Amino acid sequence: MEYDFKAIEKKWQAKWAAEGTFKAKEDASKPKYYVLDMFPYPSGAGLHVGHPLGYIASDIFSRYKRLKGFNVLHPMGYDAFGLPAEQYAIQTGQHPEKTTTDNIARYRQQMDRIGFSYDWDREVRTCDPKYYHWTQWAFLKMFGSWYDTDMQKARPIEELAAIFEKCGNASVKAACTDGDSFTAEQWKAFSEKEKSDALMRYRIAYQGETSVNWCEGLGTVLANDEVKDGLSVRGGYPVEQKKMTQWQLRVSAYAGRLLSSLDTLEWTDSLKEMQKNWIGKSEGTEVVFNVESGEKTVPVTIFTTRVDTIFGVTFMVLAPESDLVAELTTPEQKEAVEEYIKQVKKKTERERIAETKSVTGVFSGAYGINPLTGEKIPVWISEYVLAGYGTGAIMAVPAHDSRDYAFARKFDLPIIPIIEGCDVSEQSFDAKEGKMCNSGFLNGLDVKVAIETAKDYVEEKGLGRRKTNYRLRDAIFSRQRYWGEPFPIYYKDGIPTPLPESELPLELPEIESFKPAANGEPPLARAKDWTYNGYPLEKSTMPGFAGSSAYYLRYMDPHNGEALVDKDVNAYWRNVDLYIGGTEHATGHLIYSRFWNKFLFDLGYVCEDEPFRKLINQGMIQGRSNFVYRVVGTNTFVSLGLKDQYETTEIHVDVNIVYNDKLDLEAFKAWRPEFADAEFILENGEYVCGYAIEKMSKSMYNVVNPDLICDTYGADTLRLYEMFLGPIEQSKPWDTKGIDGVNRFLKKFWRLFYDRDQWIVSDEKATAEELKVLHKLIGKEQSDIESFSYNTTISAFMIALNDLTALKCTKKEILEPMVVLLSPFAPHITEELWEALGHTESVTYATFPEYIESYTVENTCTYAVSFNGKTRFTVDLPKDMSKEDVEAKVRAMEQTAKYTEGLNIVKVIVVPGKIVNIVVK
RNA sequence: GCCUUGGUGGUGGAAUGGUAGACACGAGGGACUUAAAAUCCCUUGGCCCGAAAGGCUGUACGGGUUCGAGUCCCGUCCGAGGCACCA
Repeated sequence: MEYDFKAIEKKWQAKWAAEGTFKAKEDASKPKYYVLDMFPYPSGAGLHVGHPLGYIASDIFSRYKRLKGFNVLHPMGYDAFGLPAEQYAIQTGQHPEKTTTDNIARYRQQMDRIGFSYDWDREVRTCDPKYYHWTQWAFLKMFGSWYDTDMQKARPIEELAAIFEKCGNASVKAACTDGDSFTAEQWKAFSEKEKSDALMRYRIAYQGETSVNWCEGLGTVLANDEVKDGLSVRGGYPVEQKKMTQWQLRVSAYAGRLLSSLDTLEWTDSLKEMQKNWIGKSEGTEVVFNVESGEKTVPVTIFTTRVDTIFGVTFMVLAPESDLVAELTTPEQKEAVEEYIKQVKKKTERERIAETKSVTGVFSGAYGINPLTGEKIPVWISEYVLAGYGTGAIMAVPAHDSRDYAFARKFDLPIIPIIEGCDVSEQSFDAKEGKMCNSGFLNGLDVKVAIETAKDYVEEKGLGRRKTNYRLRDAIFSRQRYWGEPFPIYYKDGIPTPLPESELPLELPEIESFKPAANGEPPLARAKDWTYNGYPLEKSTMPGFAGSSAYYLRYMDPHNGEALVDKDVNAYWRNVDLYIGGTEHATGHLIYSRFWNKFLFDLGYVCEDEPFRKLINQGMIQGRSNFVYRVVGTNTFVSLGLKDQYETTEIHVDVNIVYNDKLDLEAFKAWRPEFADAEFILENGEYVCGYAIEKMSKSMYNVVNPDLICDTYGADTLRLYEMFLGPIEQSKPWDTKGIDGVNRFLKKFWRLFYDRDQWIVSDEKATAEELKVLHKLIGKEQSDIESFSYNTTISAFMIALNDLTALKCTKKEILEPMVVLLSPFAPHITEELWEALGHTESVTYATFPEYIESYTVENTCTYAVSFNGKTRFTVDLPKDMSKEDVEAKVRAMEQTAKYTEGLNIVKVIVVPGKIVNIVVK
């Protein structure tokens, strides 16, 4: 019987589905392990060979953990709301639900072929009302909460209202939007609308005016992480800054916690670093400058991390969008300022980025007074100061800040150095080093000391206070789209009012066209009777990250109609132990999810503070494109090695008709009608193609479909090959050459069991040498899998196979454990062999083989060399090293011992598996 | 500019500070076969000598630490990813 992967894979996939082999159930008698993939957005193109990389890795780990006795939760679902389906709908009229369902069916089909061990009963789709019920529910909870910065947690909004009732808002320490303070009496006298507005400033999900990324091309606002280089990530349309009233999530309230608890996570340093940068903590000082504009004096608060440089301040700058601009501009400067503001507004985000180096600005006419020196300094307006960060106003120290320096040079403002010996004739001196000068009481201090001294001074004199700022902004939460979760909010006499929880889910209404409505309103304005109790419902929908922020919780209890997740169920599964996905979500999904989880944690709905304990970023699979070279003006194609002798054009050729860079000539002729009569100039009888590493995309003809690999080599080969390609974290091109290697391995493995039709496994007792091969493999697999080094594990299998073949070993005692060891990687072939070995239950329920103690000892060599009880060297020797080799090794170290310590080795005591003790004199 | 990574044969890639290049691909040679496929065996970093054994050199570059460095430290060059007027 030959290895017939087609029949085997079909048989076992059907069996797994029929028997529910991978169903997960809460089971207190077993430790749990939760392995999660980032669920895919089901796009129309289907899966290519790059998508399953992470899924295969996580599947191997899940299967491995099951063998190790864990109760594994390994679910899959779909991030099904999103722009592409809606844009497709606008173009074709096809309902996004239809497109999405079709795409999901296709994805499922493709995934099923690869033999994943998902518990499909737990599948979630973010666009399913039963699912988005809980997305809407979470939003209501956020709407109904505020963030107490003293307690550092979210609290119900009713408690805040009670505080207002008693003592107004002056003493409340909360994360909130700026606004007026009011007393208890004023609060009581507020109208309904005024009360609503006041509370809105504190809610965690709130409505507020803010500068947003408006994308005209998509007709919607976008979050910061949905914009890159001034263009929308989806679609690549230009994005501009615009002030609009939008729903927002007060993510910034959690900035401190999001930053500090990063330390508790097993994530890569680079990913943590990205999140740190995105959160952008900076500790500085707010200082109040009185600004004189004509007759009036206005206090202006600025933020700086370098108060120590306050004696070097020569001007101040306001952001163009700052409210202070209108207030401070003098009548003489009014025209110039307005013209400047107009210019700034006209620019798109992209243009602003492109012009980063050009310096613009205008004088406001006002003068600020340096609170330490009493000196009068001009107040300018420039776009290099951002309204959204700090206070939107800065003190400028051109001698020690490069941006201020450029500005001062352009507008000819004074530059006063305040650090001894620094040269500011060409550029500013930004480093925090040196001794202070020209700085009154700070003179002579080291810069680092001066920073603290100045902070203390400012606080003591009541000129300002220490302040920590974060770059992390609140997330814009509404989108002017159709294909998303509707907000469970209606407007009662203009007051945003939450829908009762009993009304959830608020289902997306049917509409005839998905285009924005006539007056620029979102598509939901087209819905008939989009009201609640006669009041209008909110017309925007939630963004893509809404549905993906808590999906890992829903998998725990996907059919619960009463709660997002049952408390006991949550207490069992807790959080995700291993999360595998791409790095592109570093500043989006992974921040929002952590925020969302922390919020639910505060309210006691979940038991863990962090959602994803360990995270692995799988690399991208890049395309490997092939080229043919057409001789200009002919239909003749010249092979790579000879192309320099001709004038040629390079043409992408479908990689599926190229094998090991050799072109299949007949397939090429059949590929395109215009190539039907192509002629070739060959080298050594073959046509060699050129290649390049590019993104995998249709237009480069370098897309490899996993189905095709499953057809020709089988799913087990695909799985092994994707893992054999290299470390999971690394990006690498897909290159089908080499796949034969792992395919050969499987065929050879099969032949350990079958010689043609003959079952050749014997019950003979294994020899020590044979056991050694097995135990070497067990050790290697155990340590490598835990560190996700799958490529070396597979190598270890190949070595073991070669060894066993050389030993002509076909003994059950060896082969049976090997089947178990291989099963996470190649589940289908191993199931078949497991059955042939006489087992009736799936190999999934097998137990990971253990070392036999005697072999463990004999094969483990972790040596340290110690002199007089003090460890001097550690030497690790291969586990399979023979005793003679070990002794030779130790003899070599004798030289070392003599040289470094002047000692002579008297006796070497080698205790396998223990520390080597060397007796010296 | 800042942060994070990485640089090893023809290729993908192995090497807790301890025999660099495991394993695989490709390539070359051979066996089986009328032939091909499949399968199996041998060689395969470079250079030198040789019948064999062997020797020298070699992990981007330049220094350093160490008995010993692909690995640790400093500097330089190049690649990848992220952030970018964040005061």
